[in-house]
Amino acid sequence: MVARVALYASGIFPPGVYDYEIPTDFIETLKPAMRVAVPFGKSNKTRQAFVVSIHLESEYKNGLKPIIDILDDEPIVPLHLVESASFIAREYFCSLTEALACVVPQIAFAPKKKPKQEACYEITQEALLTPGYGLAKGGGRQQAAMALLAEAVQPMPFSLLGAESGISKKSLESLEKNGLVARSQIVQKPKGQPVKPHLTDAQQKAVNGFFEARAAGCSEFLLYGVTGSGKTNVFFEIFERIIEGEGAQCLMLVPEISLTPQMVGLIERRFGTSVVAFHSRQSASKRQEAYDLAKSGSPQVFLGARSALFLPFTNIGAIVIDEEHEASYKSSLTPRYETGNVALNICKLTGACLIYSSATPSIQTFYKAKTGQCGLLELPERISGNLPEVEIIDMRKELYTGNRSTISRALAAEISEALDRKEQSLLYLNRRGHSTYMFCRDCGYVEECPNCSVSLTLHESGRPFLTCHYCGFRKNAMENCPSCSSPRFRKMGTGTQKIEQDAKALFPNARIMRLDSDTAKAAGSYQAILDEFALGGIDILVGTQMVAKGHDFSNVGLVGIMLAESTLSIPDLNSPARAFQLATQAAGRAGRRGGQAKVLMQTYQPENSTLVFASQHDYEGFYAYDISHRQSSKYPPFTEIAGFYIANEDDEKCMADAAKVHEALVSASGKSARVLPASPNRLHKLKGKYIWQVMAIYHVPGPFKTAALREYNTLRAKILSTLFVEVNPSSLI
DNA sequence: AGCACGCCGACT
DNA sequence: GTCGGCGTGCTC
Repeated sequence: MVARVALYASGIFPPGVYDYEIPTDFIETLKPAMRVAVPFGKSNKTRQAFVVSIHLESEYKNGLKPIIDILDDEPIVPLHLVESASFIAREYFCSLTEALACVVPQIAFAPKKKPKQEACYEITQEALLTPGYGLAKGGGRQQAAMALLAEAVQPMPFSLLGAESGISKKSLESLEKNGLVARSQIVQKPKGQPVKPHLTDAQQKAVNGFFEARAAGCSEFLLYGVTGSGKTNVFFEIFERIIEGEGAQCLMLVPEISLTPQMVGLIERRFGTSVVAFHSRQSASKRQEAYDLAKSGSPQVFLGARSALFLPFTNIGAIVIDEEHEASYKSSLTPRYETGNVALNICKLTGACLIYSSATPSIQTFYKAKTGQCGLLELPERISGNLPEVEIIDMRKELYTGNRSTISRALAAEISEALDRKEQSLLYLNRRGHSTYMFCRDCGYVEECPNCSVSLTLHESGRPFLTCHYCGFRKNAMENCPSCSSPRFRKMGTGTQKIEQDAKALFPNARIMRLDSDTAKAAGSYQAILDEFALGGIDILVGTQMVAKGHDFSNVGLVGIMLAESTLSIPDLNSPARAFQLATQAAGRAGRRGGQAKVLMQTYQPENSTLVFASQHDYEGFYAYDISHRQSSKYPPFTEIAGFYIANEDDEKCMADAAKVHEALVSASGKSARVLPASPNRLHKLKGKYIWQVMAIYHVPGPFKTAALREYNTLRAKILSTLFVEVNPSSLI
């Protein structure tokens, strides 16, 4: 027997996996995910290693060394995580050790410190139901202790119990022997009163639909409900039934950590318990706590960003991916895994259920639901009132008729009415800064970033400066053209600062604030501005996607979507879906609690199909329109695309390496994929590095991925340029 | 990651 | 003549 191991040294997995012979007396006990000691290198120095898998034979023919020792009694992480690592390596083009580094956390290797928590006690069910708690003779102290435990909402530590009742450790142990009290390892946080909202018929139907389909063997669902339809309450109900009915763990994933605090609040109120939050920017002790609770199998809700997927759950029952369409569910570091796909794999391995939740599902996920690959749970209506009416404003006409402001006359009139009604307005634009570029009307010069192939954005809060939104480069803004000194050096393109300026000019008495990553930079100011808006201290809030997502404002009577086509200007397969999602999310902020709210969508492309569908709240119409284009062009989800990216400071070398990558992929893939020639990335230069790309398109992933993976990993070691892969890339051009 | 091997400069 | 610089390249 042979064990395949990854070495583990100073907190990392060095590249490469190695086979070792398992001595016969270890064969019974050794399992994957255990640590072992192995001899390594010419010196045969003993090293720590992690067992990835166990095989009958090895392909390595130069003789295997034997494992010296097994370092664990049991696997240090659940096996599904090790399986997930090899899944990620296969699926997203990385080495097994890279995938392990992302899936198996450092904490797993930390020397096992005994949890210093003292034993807690709780009353057993039998004792609770027996008169006098089943105490033989009524020793006053035992009586008192039992009474305390019967009242307690959570297990009590001995120190507390002893102090309150005077019971001795000895008597308590004898009570334990008689089955009247039980030791409980899990210290539960104070339990408040759960606040269960009444479910609407549609919500109840979705919950029932879930459990019925699950009983019939379905394990993947899309919860599709318009903004404000109460999707959260549906999966909270599902969580509760899984936790209480089956004693299993539930995981809820949110797209951004900035959304966790408010979700923590929601969950704690709903369940009356504290929720375990987990994300990468959390303190080590909090992470350890979440890690231990996941491993202990404690049935409760876990909340986190995508990395929470790799908590060592031993008892997972359901995973929810909230706002499933969000781009942040795709990792931006190698391996660039897709959270949904990895979660699905974990569910298949553990028997848990996966629920995607969105008002505007990704095309891929909705396609799955439409074709019956996953169950569809629908919430077609808002809980309170109707969806807001959306009016498209043709900004070309504004220009013709002489209005050069970023705010159309119709929008200005609506804002003014909203102000009169003491209602709030939200103006949404997906671009920060004042102007997107500076342009010389005499010589055509545009200020560009020296490190990236983009124009510099003008910022006008305080002293005007030009900055690059990709690399952070910054320089002072000039009055005249730096190239020809012409004074006709103009600010072009619109950002949030300009909208704020125009709004202030039109409504000098209104309280106007801006919320984008510039104003949110100061610690706490993000939440402070949102709180201020929620409390009514702001009349008009100008903001980026930051304000369009997930927030619940009750007094918003008007939403203005500025330059609704801005996302569409990037000619990419995914642009329409992004534009639709943003417009829908922004419109969804209007009038979430009764009252007839209005949405004005300003655009220079009023006939654009995506915007028209968005204005009609017609997701399915948009889906049909988009999917037909994908089908005829043979794009995902009808195919899969792998983008290979080559980056180098030297464009010549970059191009040469890209050609090598192309050649290698063509010969490796044979007929299993169509490999397009190397081409410069849409952002040819980024942070001082040139980027070239090679796209591979295939119908059946298996053969191409197997062939390309090996080629890719050898190429990556050979080539000087850095190389990375993105499966189903967010940008295709 | 670690450790060897390897081919060029300043010391006992 | 040797000690040692850290550049490639393996390690089951």
